[in-house]
Amino acid sequence: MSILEESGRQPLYCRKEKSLGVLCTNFLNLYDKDGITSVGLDDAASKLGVERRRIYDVVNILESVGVVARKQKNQYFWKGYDAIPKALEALKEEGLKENFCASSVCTSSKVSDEKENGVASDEKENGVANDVRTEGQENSSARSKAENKREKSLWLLTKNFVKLFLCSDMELITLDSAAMALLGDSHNLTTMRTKVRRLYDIANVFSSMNLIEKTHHPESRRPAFRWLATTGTTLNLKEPKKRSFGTDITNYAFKRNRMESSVSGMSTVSDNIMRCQNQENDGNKLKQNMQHTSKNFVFGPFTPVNRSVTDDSGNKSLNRIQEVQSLATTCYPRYHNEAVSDLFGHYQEAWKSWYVEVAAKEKIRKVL
DNA sequence: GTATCCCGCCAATTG
DNA sequence: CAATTGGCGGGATAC
Repeated sequence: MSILEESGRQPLYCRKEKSLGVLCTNFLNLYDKDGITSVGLDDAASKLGVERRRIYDVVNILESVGVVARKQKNQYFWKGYDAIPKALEALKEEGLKENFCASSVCTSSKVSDEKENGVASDEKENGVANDVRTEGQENSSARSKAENKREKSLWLLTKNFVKLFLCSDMELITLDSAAMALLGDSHNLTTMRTKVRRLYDIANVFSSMNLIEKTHHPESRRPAFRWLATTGTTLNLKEPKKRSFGTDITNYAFKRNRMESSVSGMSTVSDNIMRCQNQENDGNKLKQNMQHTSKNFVFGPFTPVNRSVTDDSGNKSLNRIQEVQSLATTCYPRYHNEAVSDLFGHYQEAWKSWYVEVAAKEKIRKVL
C-alpha cells in the first residue's frame, strides 16, 4: 500500500534501479547458494522480474568470467565466484599469447579482431564436453559464419575488455580508449558509439561485482576504470555489492515512461505495483533488510566501493587498501572553471582522438 | 552540456 | 515454423 501512496511524489521510475549492474547483483545473489548447479533463463527472468533480453546480457558477460557456462538452450551451468580466478588466468594467458599486446605493430591501434581460432581450445574447465563443436573435417563455411557472429558478441567483447586490463599495464582505462583498442579498424563515429555503449554495459556489471571501479583519469578528468581484482592468488572480490532498495529482488517497476501518475495509463502502473508488492515467487527470497541509512544506500553500480556495513562474511579485508587508495582519485575535487572548461572544450576533440589513441597504443605495446 | 546506458525492435540462430 | 538469442542504436536519464 505504501508504494501506491508514495508513488504520488516519487519519480516512480528510477533508471538506476534497472541498471544491468543491479540486475547482475540480484542475479548473483539469487544463484550464489549451495546446491545451485544450473540456471534457467526463464527462471532467472521471472524471478528477477526482468525481460529475457536483459538476462542474456548479464549471462553473456558473466560467462566471460566463468561464473556461468552454457549448458544448452535455455540452460546454463552455475559455476559461481570460485570459477572467476581460473577464468581470469586463462584470459590473461590467452591475451598475452595471441596477438593481444603485440598487435600494435602498425600505426592503427588494433588489438581486437583476433580470430579466436587456431588453438582455440578455450575450454575453461575440463569436462563439459560441450556445445556445437561438430568436429569432423568440414567446418569452413558453417564455422566461419557462426564465428563471425561470435566475434561481435558481448561475450567476446567482454573477454577482450578484461584482457585489456590484464595484459596491459594501464591501470586506468577509459571506455573510449578501450573501444578504440577493441575496435581494430573502423573508427567511424557510430561504430565507436555502439561499442562504447556495450562497454558501459560491461563496466556496469563488472562494477557491481567489484571487478573494476570507476574513477577519473588524473589529468584529463575523463571517466576511467581501474581493475580491482588481482589476478594473483586470491581475488579480493567475492561478495557483490549488497542489494539496494529494500528486499525485493525482483525488478518489476515502471517502464521508462515516467507518465504523470495523475492521468490515465494507470492500468499498467497499478499492474506493476501489484506485482511489485507481491513478489510472490518462491520462498527463496534472500532477505537482507537493508537499513535505510540513506548513507549506505548503494545506488548504482558506479558508486565508489563503500566500506560501510559490517559485512557478513568478513573475508574481504583485502579490499581496504585499494579502497583507500582509490579514494584519492575518486574524490578528485571537481571545479567548474568557465575558462578552463571552455578552453578544454576546444581541445576536447583533438584530445579525444589524440590521447585515446596514443594512450591505448603506447601502453598496450609497452607490455611486450 | 556530457556521461550513461535502458529498452525493445527485429535479424539471425536454433530446435 | 516458433522459439531462442542477442546485435544495435534511439533517445531518456543522471550528473
